[in-house]
Amino acid sequence: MAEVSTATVSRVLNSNYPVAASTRERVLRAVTKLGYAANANARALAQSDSKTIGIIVPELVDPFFGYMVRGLEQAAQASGRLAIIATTGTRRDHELTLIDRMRERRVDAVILVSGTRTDIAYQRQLVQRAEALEAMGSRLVLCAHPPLTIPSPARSVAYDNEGGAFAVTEHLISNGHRRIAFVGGEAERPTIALRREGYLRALRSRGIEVDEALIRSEGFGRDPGYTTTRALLDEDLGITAIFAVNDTIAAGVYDALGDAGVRIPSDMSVVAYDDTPLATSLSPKLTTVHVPLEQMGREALNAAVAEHDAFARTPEDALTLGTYLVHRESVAPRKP
Amino acid sequence: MAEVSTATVSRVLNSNYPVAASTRERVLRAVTKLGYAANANARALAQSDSKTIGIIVPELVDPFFGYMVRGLEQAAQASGRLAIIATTGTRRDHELTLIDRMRERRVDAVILVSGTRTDIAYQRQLVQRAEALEAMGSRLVLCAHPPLTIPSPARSVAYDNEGGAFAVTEHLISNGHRRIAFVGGEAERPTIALRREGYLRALRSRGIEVDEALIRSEGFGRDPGYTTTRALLDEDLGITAIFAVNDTIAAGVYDALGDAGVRIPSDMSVVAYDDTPLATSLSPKLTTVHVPLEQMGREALNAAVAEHDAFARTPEDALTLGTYLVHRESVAPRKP
DNA sequence: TTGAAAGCGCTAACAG
DNA sequence: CTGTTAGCGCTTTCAA
Repeated sequence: MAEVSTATVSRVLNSNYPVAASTRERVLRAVTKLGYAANANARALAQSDSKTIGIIVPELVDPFFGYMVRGLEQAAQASGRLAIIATTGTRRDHELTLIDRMRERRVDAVILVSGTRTDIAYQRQLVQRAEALEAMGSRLVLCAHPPLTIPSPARSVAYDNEGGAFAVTEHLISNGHRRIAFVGGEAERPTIALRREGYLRALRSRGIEVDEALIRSEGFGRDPGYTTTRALLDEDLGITAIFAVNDTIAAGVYDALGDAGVRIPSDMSVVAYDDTPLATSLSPKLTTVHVPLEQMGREALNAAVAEHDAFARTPEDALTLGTYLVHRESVAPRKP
Repeated sequence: MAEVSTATVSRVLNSNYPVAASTRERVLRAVTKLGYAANANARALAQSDSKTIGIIVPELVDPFFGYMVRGLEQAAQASGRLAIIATTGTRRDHELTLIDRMRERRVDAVILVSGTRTDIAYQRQLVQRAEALEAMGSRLVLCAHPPLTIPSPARSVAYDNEGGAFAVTEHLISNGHRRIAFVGGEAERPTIALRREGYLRALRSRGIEVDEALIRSEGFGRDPGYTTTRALLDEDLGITAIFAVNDTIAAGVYDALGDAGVRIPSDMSVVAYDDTPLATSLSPKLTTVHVPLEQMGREALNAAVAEHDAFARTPEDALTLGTYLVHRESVAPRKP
């Protein structure tokens, strides 16, 4: 229609080569008139570059993952890429299959958000995928994912789980608290394990005896937070503060405390982790550890597409983002 | 490596043609040994079928959209497709560009979730995209989207905004309430407009005079809900119930009522819309209109990929899902 | 049951 | 500055 060769059309569409203004005009006119849209599959085939990244995430309806994916997706768009997003839901080991399906698509990188399995056999599977991706010029990026303990070409972007837990526990101790309960979910999850580490380190660094009776792990979610707190209260352990391992559990803690007539923060201080919107919607507002979720997403995308080797390191020195404590209304000094 | 032609490999991988068991074995063995992953771009090019759907959504970190996308994405995976998900964020008219980018990718369908612009010029743009997609065997599906007022090949999956608003208002009236405030956001948004319609119809059907002073639209979100409620209270309008146009606004209403010492539901009944998790996390638990978000997502995917013409209708008779009222704790009979 | 070969729609040398 | 042509890696007749 523009009376030029397909090569010329390609050149004006990609504007990567000189084309006479008049020709360009004609082509562009034809393009709009025809509603022509270049076939991205053919393009990807010809230049082996799909301008697509793959994101694998456990769940979307959860602000923790939601914010990360938001950072990821926005950064992807900003880099001229579109994101294929797949959730694993409950079938967490569906991850491997999804990585393979994305590799078929020749994505520029696949970003695996917050995996949960850590056993060696699984890690090996992951490393194999990372190598396969690497072999075709793509890449595996682990985002908020437990670090791999075996060498692999995967890049990794994480945040300081242990440090935040240390800081928030320390804050409680500074406020005179000694009997601090740790209400965690599924102890085997690496995230939880690290947060417990931080909690323990803070206690020890202040010479406070660790009482295993105060450390619970009944599972994630609001309900477990509720029942655990009820149990804690019933057992009359003399606790004056509670460290909930995330904001959602803290909501359950709040519920239980409310039902039992225990006031926050005067009778009981409560702290948590993640700083999701829930933290400010609770009353009193929750003192919690802020995790730079969106930023982490952006960094992960950067790690995914950055050419330079700033990320090509061993798993141990993965990029780790700092966390910080957000002081709100749920902590008070221990009553004398 | 398996000493067969590429044609044979294709046949075993797609198992769409008889292949000798022994040959199949050999091929499969080679595939795993090599970590071979068929190039989906080449496949899409050859059979013009990408096994991909495109989803365009304003936002991911919002349970309203989150649940819809979850339904959509899960259904996509179940149908053997992967989802390209793109958010528009604040640049809502970025939608058109995104549709084009997805058309380039030859997605099986693009699903546009909850658009906000309704002007005719924009609708025409949309229809043009719908036709372009149609022309290449793809399809545009509108999900929870304002209906198009001009003919187009776009399919549409919606829910009963007006009916739910009618039901919830009616519920308030049955409880003796007459002075019912409507706390809405951005009046021009089609969703809000429909909910207001339902509210008005319920009032009229019971012969209750509509007082414009009770109808507010200060914007979305918790803060607008708060300030609007404060204003309503200050003006001493004699209201005994508040219809918040969604759960988030209701949370702001709760905050304001709490601060003013007004008890829910004894002093003031509160109802809302959407039935997001927020509804049960508020205290007292919120009576609200349930919207089948996930189901709507699944239906939209079905509309996107279903061959049969069950959806090929005029915009007016788009598939519309019912909503229903969830009775919880925020409504009480008006005090005598 | 298998192989050869012609595309699918693009991009990237290479000529002109 | 523009056209010709050879792939990119698959699927799909058509033969054998």
